[in-house]
Amino acid sequence: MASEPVQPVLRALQILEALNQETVTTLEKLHERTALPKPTLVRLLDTLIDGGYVRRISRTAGYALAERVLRLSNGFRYADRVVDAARPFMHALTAEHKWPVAIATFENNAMIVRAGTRHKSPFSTDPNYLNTKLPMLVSALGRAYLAFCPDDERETILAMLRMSSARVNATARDEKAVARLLSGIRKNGYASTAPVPGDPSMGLAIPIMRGADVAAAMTMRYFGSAMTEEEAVRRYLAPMRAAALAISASLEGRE
Amino acid sequence: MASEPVQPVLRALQILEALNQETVTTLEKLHERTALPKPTLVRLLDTLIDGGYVRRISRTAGYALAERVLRLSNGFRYADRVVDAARPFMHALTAEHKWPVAIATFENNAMIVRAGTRHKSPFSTDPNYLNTKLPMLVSALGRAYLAFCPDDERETILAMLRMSSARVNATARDEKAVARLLSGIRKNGYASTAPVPGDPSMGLAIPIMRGADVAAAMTMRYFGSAMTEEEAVRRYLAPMRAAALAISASLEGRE
DNA sequence: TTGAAAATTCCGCATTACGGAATTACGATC
DNA sequence: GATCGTAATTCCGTAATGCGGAATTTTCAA
Repeated sequence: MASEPVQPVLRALQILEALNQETVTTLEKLHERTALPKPTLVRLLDTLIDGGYVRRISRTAGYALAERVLRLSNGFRYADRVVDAARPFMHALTAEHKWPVAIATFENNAMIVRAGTRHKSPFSTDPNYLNTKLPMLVSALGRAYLAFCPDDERETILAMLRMSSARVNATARDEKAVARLLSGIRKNGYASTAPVPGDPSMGLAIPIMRGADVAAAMTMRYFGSAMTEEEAVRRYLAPMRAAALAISASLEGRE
Repeated sequence: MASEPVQPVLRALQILEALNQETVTTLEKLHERTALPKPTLVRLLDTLIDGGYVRRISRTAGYALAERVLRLSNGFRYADRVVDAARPFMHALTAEHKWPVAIATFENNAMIVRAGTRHKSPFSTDPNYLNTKLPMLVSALGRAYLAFCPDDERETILAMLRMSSARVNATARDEKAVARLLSGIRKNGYASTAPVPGDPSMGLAIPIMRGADVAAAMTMRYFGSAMTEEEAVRRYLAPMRAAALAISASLEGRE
């Protein structure tokens, strides 16, 4: 934020929020709620009406929202809320344990990395994965998602992966191996990255649940050369689980 | 709209709409979608970030919506959509049949008149009822709602009305009479206003359904002195029903 | 009718939004 | 790891426009 924010924009949004409080709002009430001068309110309301976001009911009754306001947030999906809610907990994990943490959501038969604490960690384990796709069966995040999602969802996803021509999804065709992998993950309660020769970076991933669904998966990245998987699990699994639970809880509170 | 709309406000809202198209959007893409100059985009995006509506993912990945956008429309309820959808149909009805038409939604044990074509009708049958409460058992709108809503909802509402001390709800305590009234309405497919001696204005009301629920009720107002109820029904019931069906359909299309 | 209260419009001033040009940051390629 | 090309961001002089107190209009109650 180099320069000052554009005042009329924030004021107009403030007015929209105020209008969301009730079905129809008088100018007087908006004046109370926003502390903006009435001429200013009228000017901005006229603008919002011009844009189709607000409707003037009558001089005395006041103003109300119009259908177009739905366009301002209908693209904001549940997955986004999980990511938002997870942020502070991820920072706390990295602050305490140093290793970077990341969160990914399922989209289009792959995991998309939605946020991470890479820049807050002293260890730069990875390139910037933000917004990149990770394969379901190779990445810790994908494995955690698959292992803990409902059975029918898993069947659907695996069927899609089997038809996929991408090399990273080839393992899907070995159904026995996949079943073994996933049931092992469920038993342990966490998933690990498929090791790549020459690359010491590893992930320890768990699901963030929403009822029976997996809302997202969260991973902690560490160097396999710095500690064994067992060591990582012993140190970090419990705090990660606590964070995942807290994230789920904070979401339920807001729904 | 006396003067010009406030430009930066509409531009910022345009940006928010563009951001709703996908999870994360690059500056370049926003530039294409909105045709705004990039410096302007950055300035407005910074403002939106300052307000908490947008988050900057990274220099290269771009920008994404933040949770706060939900506040811009979470007060816009389904009832508002029905009213918005109904508007053109109500105007068409009044244009063809001249009498004013109004729509009301159920709120707080009463019907609230949400919109009407009073000003477009040559007959001014009523004062401006906009945004006023109408009693459930006396008004045609209230009766239409009660008669066609699901049984358990009706039981709840009637129980509340029975406990009400308002005189207009007193009839609720005569359960037999209420049952007779409502089943008559269901049989006929429309509700009428309870006649008031000396007041010739009448309403002919039908429900606008949403599945098994009543989303709203719509009434046509006419002078009882100009025609009998039978005459009004014969002339207007069919077109009103057609409008109500069209409104329901146009809503389903948008959901 | 009259009067009071609330909504809206007016309008001159000062601020601020504007966007082309310059700069910086990034990541790809050798 | 140096260089280059591209895309994002900041700068900054200018013009436009948002601002809000005062004046006006509308509405409703008595």
